[in-house]
Amino acid sequence: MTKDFECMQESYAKEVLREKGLKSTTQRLAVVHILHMSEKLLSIGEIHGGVKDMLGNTGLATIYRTLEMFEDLGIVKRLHFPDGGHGYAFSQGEHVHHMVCVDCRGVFDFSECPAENFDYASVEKQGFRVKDHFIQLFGQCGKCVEAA
Amino acid sequence: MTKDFECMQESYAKEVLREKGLKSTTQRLAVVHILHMSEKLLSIGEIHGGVKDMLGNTGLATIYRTLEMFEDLGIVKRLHFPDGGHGYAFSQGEHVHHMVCVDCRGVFDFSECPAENFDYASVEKQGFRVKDHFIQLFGQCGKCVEAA
DNA sequence: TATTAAATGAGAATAATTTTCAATTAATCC
DNA sequence: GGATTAATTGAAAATTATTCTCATTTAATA
Ligand SMILES: [Mn+2]
Ligand SMILES: [Mn+2]
Ligand SMILES: [Zn+2]
Ligand SMILES: [Zn+2]
Repeated sequence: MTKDFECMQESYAKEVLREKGLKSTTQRLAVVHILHMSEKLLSIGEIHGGVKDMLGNTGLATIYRTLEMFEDLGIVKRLHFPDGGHGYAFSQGEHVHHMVCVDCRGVFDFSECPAENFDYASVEKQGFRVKDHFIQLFGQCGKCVEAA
Repeated sequence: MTKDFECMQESYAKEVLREKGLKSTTQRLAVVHILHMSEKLLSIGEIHGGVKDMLGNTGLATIYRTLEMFEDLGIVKRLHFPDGGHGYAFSQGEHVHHMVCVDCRGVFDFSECPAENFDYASVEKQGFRVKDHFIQLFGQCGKCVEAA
């Protein structure tokens, strides 16, 4: 019994995993599925819950291991909430940024980089070399604006 | 015995606290002191250690309480490391951003906003309202560039 | 289908954070 | 300076989050 359908995100993940000699386990693919289906950022617990719904019992450690690995592979992005918590979003490797709704944790990504034409040189004092940046926008999504 | 000297950060903190009807306790002022003396981001544990060096035994819960409160008051900023950890930096309420050295956790702040002239409208689809942004630059500080 | 290195699950072990409550203290008023 | 009082602290317990270990399972490969 082979699956006759496979979403883009799933095949992308499998490809990345194969390239690195890593296995495409059911658990890992379930994490991809849960994440790419979600409109909002998911916590570790929510992802674990989702995977358990799909597969039955699944070790929480596996979820931790998978998410850390996916983050290294650029498959997921870990975002930060003002309250200190974290949420995960699927992210296909490209350089994208995220808008996060602080009310419902909804997330939308966009590829335009807000720091696009910022002159890093102006800020690289004392020899500091900027290698990367992390940008996250906060606000309210359409629904939560109305509801407010 | 009154202190005959008080740094700007300390008086700033005391002012903010008074305005909100909060007490300027020795512990809170020690946290301000530790933070503004530091060239690098400090973890909760490091802050706790520093405060203990200054005051003798101090409850860890107080450090947590203080940092959370300071963050709400805009007195400190909590930054995120790629490895998942967090570091705190003193921050005087103004809108600043931080460059973080991933090697030594050194931090430099700058006021120019990388997203200065970004057109948020272009990204405010489906009624999303951007209220705030979080930007953090990663790289290596001068010393760590040389050492590498 | 057999082989095998990689991955998982269960639970123990750590680490991080929050809660509770009696004791202490900073601010205020005399 | 001393009394008053609400805010704050410390200590320990309670939660919650994360990592580790190791015996068992499984995906990939031939
Ligand atoms: Mn974080
Ligand atoms: Mn800015
Ligand atoms: Zn929302
Ligand atoms: Zn450095």
